[in-house]
Formats: sequence, C-alpha cells, structure tokens
Amino acid sequence: MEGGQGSVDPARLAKMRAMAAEGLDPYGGRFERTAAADDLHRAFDAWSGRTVRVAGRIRAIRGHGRMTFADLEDATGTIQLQFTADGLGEEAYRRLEWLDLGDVVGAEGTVFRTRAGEPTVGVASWRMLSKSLRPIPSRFYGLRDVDLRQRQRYLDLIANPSVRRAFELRSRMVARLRRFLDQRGFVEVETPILVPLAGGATARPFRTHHHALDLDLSLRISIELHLKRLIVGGMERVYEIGRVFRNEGISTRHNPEFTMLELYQAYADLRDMMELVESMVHDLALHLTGGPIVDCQGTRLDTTPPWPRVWLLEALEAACGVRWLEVEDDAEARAKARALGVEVDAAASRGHVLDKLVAHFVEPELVQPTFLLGHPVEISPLAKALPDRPEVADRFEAFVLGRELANAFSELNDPIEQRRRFMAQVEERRRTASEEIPDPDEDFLQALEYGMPPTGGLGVGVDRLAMLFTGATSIRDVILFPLQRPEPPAEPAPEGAAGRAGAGEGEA
RNA sequence: GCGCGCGUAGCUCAGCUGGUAGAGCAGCUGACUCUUAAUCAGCGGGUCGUAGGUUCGAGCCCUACCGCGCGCACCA
Repeated sequence: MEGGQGSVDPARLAKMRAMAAEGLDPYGGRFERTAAADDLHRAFDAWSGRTVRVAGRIRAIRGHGRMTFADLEDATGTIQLQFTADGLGEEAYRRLEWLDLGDVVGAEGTVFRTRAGEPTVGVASWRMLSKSLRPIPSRFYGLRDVDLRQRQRYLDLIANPSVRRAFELRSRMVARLRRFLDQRGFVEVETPILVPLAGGATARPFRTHHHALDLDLSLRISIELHLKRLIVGGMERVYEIGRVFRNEGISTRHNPEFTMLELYQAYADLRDMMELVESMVHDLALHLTGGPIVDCQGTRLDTTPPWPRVWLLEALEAACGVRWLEVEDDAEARAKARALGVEVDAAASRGHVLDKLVAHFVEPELVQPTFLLGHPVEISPLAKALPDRPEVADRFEAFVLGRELANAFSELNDPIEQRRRFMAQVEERRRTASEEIPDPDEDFLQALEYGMPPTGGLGVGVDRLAMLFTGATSIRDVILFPLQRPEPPAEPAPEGAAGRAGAGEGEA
C-alpha cells in the first residue's frame, strides 16, 4: 500500500457518522476566533481569567478519565485545551470520544495556568470544524519520505514546522524584492507565457496547441524579448517575476518550471546592473537575516557591496591554461576540453565547450558573492560587445556558493548586429543539431528596428535566491509542488464504497 | 538518458551467513481530574514496491519492471 494512499480510517468514519446521527455537523462553518495560540503565551497575563475562542488542529490528546488535555495547533503555535466532565457536563464530555488527532476544532473557554504552569484554555464548549478521516503523520517522527513530502506537501507542512518557515521566508523575500524594485521606479508587468516562438535563451521548450486558432505554441523559456519590446515602447524600467519553463532534466538545482526575475532599465548598462544586484541582495539580507551575512549550509556569505569582479577569460586561463580567443573552431575546443579531462559531446560547439570549461574550472571557486564578467559574444547572442573588444560581451554572471544567481548584460540594441547574431545561431544549430537554439524572432527584430534605447538587463533565478536565504540544498525545498511523476495506481474513491454500497452508481 | 542506492505496519525504523516478520509512536478496549512524547493493563494491525526465477524453504540471492533519492549529462 502506498504510504498515505490507503483508504480512510473506518474508526474515524464511524465517529464522523455518529456525530452526524446526533445532528452535529462534523464539517462546521465559520468560527470567530478571539485569539491565536501564540497570543495566549505571549500575553498570558492580559488573557488570564478571560474567555477566549481558539481554533486549530488537534495535535495531541492526553486522557485522564474524567479530564482530558489536548494540544491545539494553529498557524501561530500550540495552545493546550483542558476538558473536564465537571465543566462540560457528562453528555458533552462523552462526545470527546469523537475526537481524534488531526481533527480541526473550535473551542471556547477560560484562560488559566495549570499546576505545571502551562497556559491553557479550560473548555466550556467546543465544536468539530472538520473531522479528519485519515491519520496525520506522527508529531515526533515527522514525515521523512522525500517523495511523499512533496506529493502531499500539506502533510509535510503539518509534520515539519521548518517547511512552513522556509516557504514563509521565500514569500517575504519576493515581497521585499518587489518593494526594492518599486522604490527604484520599476514597473511590474506581465507578459505572455504561451508564445509562438520561445526565445531569449537556449533551452528546449514545452510545446502545446491552441485549438480555436489551430496554432502551435510553446511555453516561454525566458521573459527577455517581451520586456525589451516594452523598453522600445518607452517603459523605461520594467520587471516581471514569473514562471518560465524548460523541457530539460530535473536535479537538485533544476525544476522544469521555475521562477525568474527579469528587469530592464533604459539608458543604463552593465555597471548599473552590477550595482543593482549587489544592492538588491544586500537589501534582502538585511531584511531577512538582520545583517549583511547570510549563513548558508555552514558557509558565511558576505553580501556587502561591492562584490569582487573576475574576468572570465583570465580566470579560465589561470585555472586551466586555455587561451580561449586563440581556439580556432569547434573541433579544437573539444580537443582542448578532452585533454583537460572534461567530457564534451561529439557535436559540441565552441561556445558549449566554453560553458563546460568555465563550469568545471572557474565556477566552483566562486563561493562568496562574485561577478564573473566578459563572456565571449558567441555565447551571448543578446548582449552588446565591449567597444574595444568585439569578441567579448559586456556581460556578467553573479555567483554565490559556486552557483549562478544572476545573469546580466548591456543589451544589444543594434538591429543589424542582432540579426547577424541570430543567423550565427541558426548556423550553430545546423552544425550541432542542437534542439535548444530557437529560431530568430522576426517580430523582436522589427521592434529593435524602431529603436531601443541603450539598456541594462538582468535575470535572477528566484528559486535559487530562495535556496540561498533558506539554506536549502535542493530546489525542491523551495518549490511547494515540484514536478513529479503521477502516482501509478489509480485509487478507488475512498469511503465511497461503504457509503454507496447497494445504492448503485446513480447520482442526483 | 547513464551509473549508484533505497522501497518492510498509518508514521519513524529494526530484521544476522536464506528457516515463514518485530519495536516505538499512532489505532482499538479498559483504568485514571493538572497532563504536556502522560502513565498502567490488554488487543488488533503486513500481498516485506510489482512480476518472474533459484531453493526443500526468499523480506534476505538473481532478472525485469515501477517509484523515489543521489551523482553524471542538459541547464538557471
């Protein structure tokens, strides 16, 4: 039997029906609370002796004959309830036999301290708000099965308090991110996810189809080309925080759908983007951790600007001796990589090999926040070249803990050069049979031809940023419902069998 | 896609060189009016991921498949 996938617990079902038979709704409605669990601990003196209404999930029951204690958990914490036969009356006390771990109840009573000093609600009346028909995970052993934790995230949230804290932190981080950008005059926009042509990055897209228009569509792999159209249109500072989709492998750092922040600032360049990233991450650190230091997986990361700048081609030469601009063609690039013990695909292009070499020799060294800059133009088709070095792009990637956190460049706004770059990509695709290189986006080229101001652009992996601040080792720890294969066995409708037995399949 | 590992009760886990499955918690029954991982007495609970194979005998060995994790590859 798959964990958590069995049918409902017959004993709980029987209790639920017994309640209903006595005219008590096991799935109650609105319940007005006057305090949260945490209030009663923090402000006990103010509450002591007063009547309070609390609601939440039952996490523990301790029966003592004619008196019963229970722990009630809400979003803020846990408060103890005390039920006594003397206080409730025999009839109401007897109804406690319907109560199970995991039930959601509302209770009203008087706040007091037990002999042991525990703030407690002495219950005068209580109501079932939702009868739990399945056992919830053990409070003390938690839920460890990684698959189940993601498949049934609600159980993970119930069993493992740190999970909720991590997602709340992510929420605060994104809220702060928006605030930071709004204060700098950026306008948040939403652009299409369903697109005829998925461009702005190299990745295999997901394909889909619109029936009414009989139109093949893809899910976007980046936000870039739409946001730049807005820059052309005179929106000088725009950003979008949204989902992008790449039809690629899954790993501790990759989910097929993930959240990107992309922003574009007219009349700015790479220098402005560096300052922006530094300030933004520093700002997040101050607000989320209270200081500039982020402790991530045992490493103290100092986000204080300015971050070190490392020139990519120089770092590569220092690390493995390859003078990249002297590499003639794809074949020589592959040979050099293999000579250094780096495996590359037989059809790999120069640019692809460079990515591999940098990932292998340079990136792991970039632990503290660092800018790696000056990528070759050949792997930066949307970036402006340096004025004095046409083969080097005015581009950086920001790294932390050896992981790429951001990617930025001075945007290429020359439509003729942009078209040339797209054509070079088409040529590379033809050479390498790559499925990741998109077709040239003619509509985007047309926009550039109307004139795009010089612009600085930036992309940030929001999930990875969340990993940094939560200390997560897997991207799945910061995505509530990461992509998973569906459960194989179709489960029959739980409880339906008992409820409808003999009644046929007729539906009202 | 390739490699390695894992899959045993609702949950967390044991299970020896192969001899027919265990604990704690949860559940059920009973006792108990200040407990808080309550305590005490008793009870039930398993197609050992699935399907084959080897063997007198398989949770354990072999094969395939399914699922998950990790690493590699792809990428952010």
